[in-house]
Amino acid sequence: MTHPRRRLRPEQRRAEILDAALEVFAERGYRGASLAAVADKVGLTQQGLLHYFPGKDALLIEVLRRRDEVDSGAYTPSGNGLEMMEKLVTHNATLPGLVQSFTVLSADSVTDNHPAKEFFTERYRRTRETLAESIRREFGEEPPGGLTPEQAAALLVAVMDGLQLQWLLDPGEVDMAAVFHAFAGLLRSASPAAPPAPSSPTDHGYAG
Amino acid sequence: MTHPRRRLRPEQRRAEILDAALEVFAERGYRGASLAAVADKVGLTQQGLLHYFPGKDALLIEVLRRRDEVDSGAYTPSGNGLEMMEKLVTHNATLPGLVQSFTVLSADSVTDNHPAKEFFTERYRRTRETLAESIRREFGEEPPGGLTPEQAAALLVAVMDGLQLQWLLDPGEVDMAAVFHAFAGLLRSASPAAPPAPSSPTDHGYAG
DNA sequence: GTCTATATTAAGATAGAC
DNA sequence: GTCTATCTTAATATAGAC
Repeated sequence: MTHPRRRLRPEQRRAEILDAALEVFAERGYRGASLAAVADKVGLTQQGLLHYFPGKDALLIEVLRRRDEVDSGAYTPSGNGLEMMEKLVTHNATLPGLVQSFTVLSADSVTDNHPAKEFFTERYRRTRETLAESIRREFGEEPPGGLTPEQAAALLVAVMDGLQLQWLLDPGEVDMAAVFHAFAGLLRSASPAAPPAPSSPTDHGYAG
Repeated sequence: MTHPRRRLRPEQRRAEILDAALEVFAERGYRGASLAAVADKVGLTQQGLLHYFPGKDALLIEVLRRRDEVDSGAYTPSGNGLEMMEKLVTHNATLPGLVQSFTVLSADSVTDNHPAKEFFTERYRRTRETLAESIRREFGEEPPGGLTPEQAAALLVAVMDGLQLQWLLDPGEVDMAAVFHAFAGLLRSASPAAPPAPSSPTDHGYAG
């Protein structure tokens, strides 16, 4: 046995590492995570891992980018903006690990010199824009309750994020899907007269 | 000069340290913060600081507890639950540092073995309970939009938290006070007929 | 009450063997 | 491609001097 190690194509290895890294970052946050812990999970040493990624920062950014790509390919609910969000929240309620990673890392990212600060700023900006577009198609320039489409978008994302945090801390007390659904109902009922515009479902790629 | 150091009553010292610690925790998260950095801010060494607190965990918990006490004494907006929340959000929009500390640390607290996990779980539970009580007084058993009082409470807290995150990342793009105000308007407009019950303002002590 | 000194542990990163 | 070995830095914590 000249080559006792596990035979893996480089791309498989990288994917493995990225999955393991997401777990560790979710469990301990960016600063609390160690490369050695990630390496352990895939049966490598820290130095073996560093063959695939130049450093911790780059690993984090790649984890986040890849996750968005994969998720938006694997799960894109159909319907208008509000319906999509509702389905997404219900979907996320079955994936506490994934929810935790984005909840932890997005808040982490507001700290000083955090490597994912730009990533999350841009991601939220894009999400709001796409969602506002969708709201415009659905409700026109005046969505329910005197909100602008941009405000409604920020609000929807805020509700989703805020509920995730409470749900992670206390899953028995907070039913995030139920509350989000009720909130969606509130939005609809406040709507003057929603003209179901011909919608082309947009992938906003929002999974966290 | 037999005693060259700064003369401070122990309670002042402790207060100083707690303030400095909150800053450092907000800037770097719990795991990224170092006792030495906190000590530096008040002109002590790490070991000098440890004379006042047994360790990092205890320091964090004390920081959070004290902050809630001080804030609820210093700022308690009047009015019903919804009005109080609106005023609180407007108030918080002038205190990015404080908002950052609670945003960062609350999300941090969902990670494995985090010393503040219980603190935040209990804090959110209390906040929801108090807020639900206030909503009951204001709207009776059926608040706007088919929500239960408990759901409405979770929703309000979620909106506040979620907007804080987006605002911290992108203060130029997200006007959290404006969006929260619009959201409050949405809730009110969805209300069947809000009977202004005789309210005794309740301090829910929610500052983050 | 605060310091110096130090023990211990662990992190990220680099160099080079195989 | 992955390892061993090592450098460097930094963390919490303890012991004990002043």
